[in-house]
Amino acid sequence: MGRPKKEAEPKLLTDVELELMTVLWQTGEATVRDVLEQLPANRQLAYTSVSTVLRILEKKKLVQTRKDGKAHLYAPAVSKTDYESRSVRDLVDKVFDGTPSAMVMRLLDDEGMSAEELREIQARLKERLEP
Amino acid sequence: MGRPKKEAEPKLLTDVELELMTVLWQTGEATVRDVLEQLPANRQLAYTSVSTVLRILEKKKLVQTRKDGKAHLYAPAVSKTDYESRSVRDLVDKVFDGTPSAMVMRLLDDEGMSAEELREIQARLKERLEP
DNA sequence: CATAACGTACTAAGATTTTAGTAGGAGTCA
DNA sequence: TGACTCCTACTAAAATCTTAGTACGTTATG
Repeated sequence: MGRPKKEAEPKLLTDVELELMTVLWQTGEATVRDVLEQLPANRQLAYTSVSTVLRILEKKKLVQTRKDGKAHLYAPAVSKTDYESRSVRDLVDKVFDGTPSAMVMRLLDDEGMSAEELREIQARLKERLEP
Repeated sequence: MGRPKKEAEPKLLTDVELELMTVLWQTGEATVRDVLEQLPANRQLAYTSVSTVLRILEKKKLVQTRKDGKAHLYAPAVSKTDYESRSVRDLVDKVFDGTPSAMVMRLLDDEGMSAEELREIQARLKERLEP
């Protein structure tokens, strides 16, 4: 029999896939044309390319599809939050030796955040430490 | 004449490149064989594959080489810290809309850190807020 | 109804990444 | 010196990713 099939390790999105998913996360549900139009202005991609990638995402179960007249409507099948978690964990594993706090330290040391952002983080930290 | 050549935008490492760089960051300087041997036990890769990838890294100026008898010694030409910064920034841009604190929030909410790690972060935050 | 407009499915070319084989040079040792 | 070992450089196959063209069906329009 062999062991049960392993939930097909959900890989990270490729670059184009992520670009299109980003649009879908903002929009919720969109046609090929919608997605194409909402891509950043500098990003040009053929209609059929968008269509192809959306079909790839569908095959990978990352988007859901339903028919709307002659066109298809695509919607995310995984939440942005889930994907955030997975992509961060992946980077932590690959670059920060599996230690999330090392990554936070790097972000803090890199001075990319405003005092306001820092205080926001501080507040959340407090919540986590004194529940 | 055209504009001056653009410092060749330092791309992120590919997966294998990162694996080998990780060894070099730990080791400092190593031969092909050293790198091969220090790869995780489950990771098997041919000697020539390691050699090839190291040569690729050299061409990309990510490692420095010097001759040691008949073999080459490879050493990182970019610091781990630099690469940490670049890879984090890349993910922040692609997934967190360019907002580093959003990424930190995700890490905090994902409960992957011990109280100790959290307090470490808290301390560093305090430093950043009250310099 | 004819035809133009729009949409999907299929196909594939090109680019990049990963992997490793082969050839040949240089050092080693019986 | 001749066989053996170990190394690098070159080459390329295989896999994955990106992009878009072509064919064909369906809906809209004169």
